[in-house]
Amino acid sequence: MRKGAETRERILEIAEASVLAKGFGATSIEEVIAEAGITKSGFFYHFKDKNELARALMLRYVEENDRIFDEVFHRGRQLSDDPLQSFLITLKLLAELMGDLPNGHPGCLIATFTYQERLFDRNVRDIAADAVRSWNGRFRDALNEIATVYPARKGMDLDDVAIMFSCVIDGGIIMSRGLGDPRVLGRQILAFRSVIKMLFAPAAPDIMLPTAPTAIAAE
Amino acid sequence: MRKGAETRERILEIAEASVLAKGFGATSIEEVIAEAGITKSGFFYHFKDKNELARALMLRYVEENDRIFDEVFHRGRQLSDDPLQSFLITLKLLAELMGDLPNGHPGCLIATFTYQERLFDRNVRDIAADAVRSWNGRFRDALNEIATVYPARKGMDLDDVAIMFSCVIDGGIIMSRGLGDPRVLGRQILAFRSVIKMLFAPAAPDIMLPTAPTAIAAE
DNA sequence: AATCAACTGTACCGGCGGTTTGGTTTTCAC
DNA sequence: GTGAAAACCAAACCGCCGGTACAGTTGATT
Repeated sequence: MRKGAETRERILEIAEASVLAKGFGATSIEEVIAEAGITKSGFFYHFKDKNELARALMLRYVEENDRIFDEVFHRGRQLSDDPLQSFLITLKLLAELMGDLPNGHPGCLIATFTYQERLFDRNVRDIAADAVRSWNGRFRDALNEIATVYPARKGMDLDDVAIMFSCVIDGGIIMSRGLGDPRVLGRQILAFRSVIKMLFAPAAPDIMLPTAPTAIAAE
Repeated sequence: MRKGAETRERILEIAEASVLAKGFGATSIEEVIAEAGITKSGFFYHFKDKNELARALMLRYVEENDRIFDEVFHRGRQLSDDPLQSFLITLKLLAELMGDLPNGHPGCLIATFTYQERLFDRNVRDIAADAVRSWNGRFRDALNEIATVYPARKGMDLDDVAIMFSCVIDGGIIMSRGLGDPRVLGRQILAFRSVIKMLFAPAAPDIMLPTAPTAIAAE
């Protein structure tokens, strides 16, 4: 009962690493069980087929990411009452979290799955899509909150800015991997942070007053 | 001789579509040849093994993208002498090119490959990395050129901004796919375009004088 | 003592995956 | 139109892979 969950978790961990390194199609159950030190029967005791493994991987990933975002947004709000400031703090925390990993970010399961969509049933795809929508909604809410205090620059749709953050993260992971430089992701998140600063503090980008929403000043 | 190149091209086209839909590992040669209407032997006449197919796909993709960037940057320079203006035009062209595809952007091969790196030898990975570096260099050059005329905002490294564009494209493709909305990519490129506008025209984002590099003005 | 979760072990299957060998047709230069 | 090279076909190979079936074992729980 408890040992079962432990084994299941080990399988998922190994499978996730394999999926992020070779893709789902090239991830063989036989390899996974070899590394996990169990038999094939053991695997099929936990997952009735490979598709259920995919589903479990997706759910696990979404849950874990939700947790991280919960935490990091919460910390941001803890450290400042000003919505802009707290979002900037959140972004910095995320940059540290994702950029300082020893071997770089392990990879985004959503990204892999969207590039192998034909391998999964609609269920899995829906989980992914809902998760992305939820995260984008989170960012958009943060931006809207900021916009009630600071006038946003014209010309940029806040919905697009929210999605752009997801793009920068997923793109940053790809760039980090492709270029073989783990620092890229952290730098990209910080660059996006600068964009947010620009967006909401056009006249005085470096001076920020957490309490007073005075934004228009001479440069 | 000529027919050979034709068949080869057909194989590559089919294989690319499959790779972008299922991943390289899950792309079977049998499927490809079935769709191409040739036999297995025919396939192996053109590619000595699956890895060479990967290499050929990568080379083809890089070449094609180089061509597109050449064209679109050239057009941008044609339509304005001002480096900022021409880059903004280039971005708009790209947004149209990539955002108006009937079924959305087919996908970025580089992205798929970086998420299946364990399947390819160093050769293929190097081709991808070099291509990415080259494209990033292109963007950075454009930004540097702009910066000689317009003072860039402080706080953002132009190298990071250049890479961010790649991130936005790759991330935008993933978001478009994941959310099932082809328009996202185009919107993201336009959003990035707005970022560029903000970055180089802090005081008067909407009024741009192509000839005169006067940037500091009242808001 | 009985029950249940959590496995192991073995044996099997059909299918596909990439690959090879050896032969056949098509194309084109001359 | 012929000969050589290019472009392909046919068939077979072997190993792996996902999946099934089922009987048996272990350890904790009740």
